[in-house]
Amino acid sequence: MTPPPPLTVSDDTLTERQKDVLDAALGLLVDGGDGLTMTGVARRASCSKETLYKWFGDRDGLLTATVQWQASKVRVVPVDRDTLDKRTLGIALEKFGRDWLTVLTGDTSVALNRLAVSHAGQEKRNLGRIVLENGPIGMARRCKPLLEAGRDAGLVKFDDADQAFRTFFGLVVRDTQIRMLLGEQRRPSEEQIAAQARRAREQFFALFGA
Amino acid sequence: MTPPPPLTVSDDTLTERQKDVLDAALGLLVDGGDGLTMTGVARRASCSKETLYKWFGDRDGLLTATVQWQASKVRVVPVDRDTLDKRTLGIALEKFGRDWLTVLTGDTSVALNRLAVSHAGQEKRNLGRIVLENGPIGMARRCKPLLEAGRDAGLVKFDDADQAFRTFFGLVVRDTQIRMLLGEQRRPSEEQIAAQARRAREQFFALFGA
DNA sequence: ATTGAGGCGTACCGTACGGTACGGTTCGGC
DNA sequence: GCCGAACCGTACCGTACGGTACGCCTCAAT
Repeated sequence: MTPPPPLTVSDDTLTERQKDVLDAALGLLVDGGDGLTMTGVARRASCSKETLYKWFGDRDGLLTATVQWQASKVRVVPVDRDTLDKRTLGIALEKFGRDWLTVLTGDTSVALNRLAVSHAGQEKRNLGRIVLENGPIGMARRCKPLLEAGRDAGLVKFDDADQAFRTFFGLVVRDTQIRMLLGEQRRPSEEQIAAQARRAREQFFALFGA
Repeated sequence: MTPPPPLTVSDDTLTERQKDVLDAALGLLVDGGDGLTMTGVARRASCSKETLYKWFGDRDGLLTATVQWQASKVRVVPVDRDTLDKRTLGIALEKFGRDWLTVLTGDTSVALNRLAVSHAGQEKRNLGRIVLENGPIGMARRCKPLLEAGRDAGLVKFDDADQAFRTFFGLVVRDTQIRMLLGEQRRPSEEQIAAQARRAREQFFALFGA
């Protein structure tokens, strides 16, 4: 008798061994979207398929747990909003953009988003939902308070925080993500990412600066 | 003896029957990414699998032809650049954004991009390349001359046309496409699309207006 | 030492699907 | 009318993979 896999998976609901298994799945996912098969994961993680089914229910449960496991790795960096002036707000936004672009263009993120996108096309919408929640929506949730704090401090000016955030998103990401997802080989360098984050900050202030 | 399928597929290299078959594949693709199987296409198009293999070589050839067929449907609307003032440039850019968002959020585009994204994760990079070419890259190719004409007419000001285009892309698309790809149900209404295109135009002129 | 749970490795089953073969039908050319 | 090409429908094959069963090992608890 095995309890059904938990609905949410995070750092402390998994044993070390289970984390190893999910890391194996992630690795398998990163180098070549195919090959991510139950047998493949079992071989890579040196465990038995039966264990996989016992722990994660079925293939979909394994994939879901893998996505959640990766999502739980990305930690939120809270922003100190007490000493907020135009300079620190700009620095925070620019760092935000830099971190975001770095994650977005990483192998793991690309592979994970590819998986979620392809699964969103079938019935199983849950992977897409999870990645959505930890992607754009999560970014919005962390970014909007910062923007609103900036507005409250009279540093920037906008009516709708959501619209402002989405504009910032567009200025940062532009066509980078879709190009990566579609297989563009060229990955932006660290310098290009930094330059792009700086441009996004400047442009955001040009549009919304008070 | 059948000649290998042509490397490029367009409106005039296909018979009507073949177009019907590809449209059947498109339809199958739109309602549920799975189900797009050789048997399924044959059944939906009322043709035999043998014919599919004769015409398109293998499954990958069929998919490639399908993507190219859809791409060939999207026609370019050339812009008259003789009578270019700030108003007409703005109108052209806004229409550009509106059309682009309308296509992006359409069922067919979403399904096609999902297919291309998932295939870009495996060896077969060609689908991604085709969609890339007809997506962001194609948009850039059509948009950049317009921007440069605007610059030559002293209406807008920028150093790098590519950077300017990508900014415009970001202002128009923002997180709309990735959200659709990840399965977000809510599709923007025609009014929202129009409003967004208008905002993108205003913001672009605010950033780059001479 | 015994025992039982947890887990590894492997063999196995059923199914779905890519790809092939073949008989039957339609149709244009002679 | 006759022939061959093209094509439809279907049956078939091989393989890959999701999922299950089972034998064996390890190890902790008693």
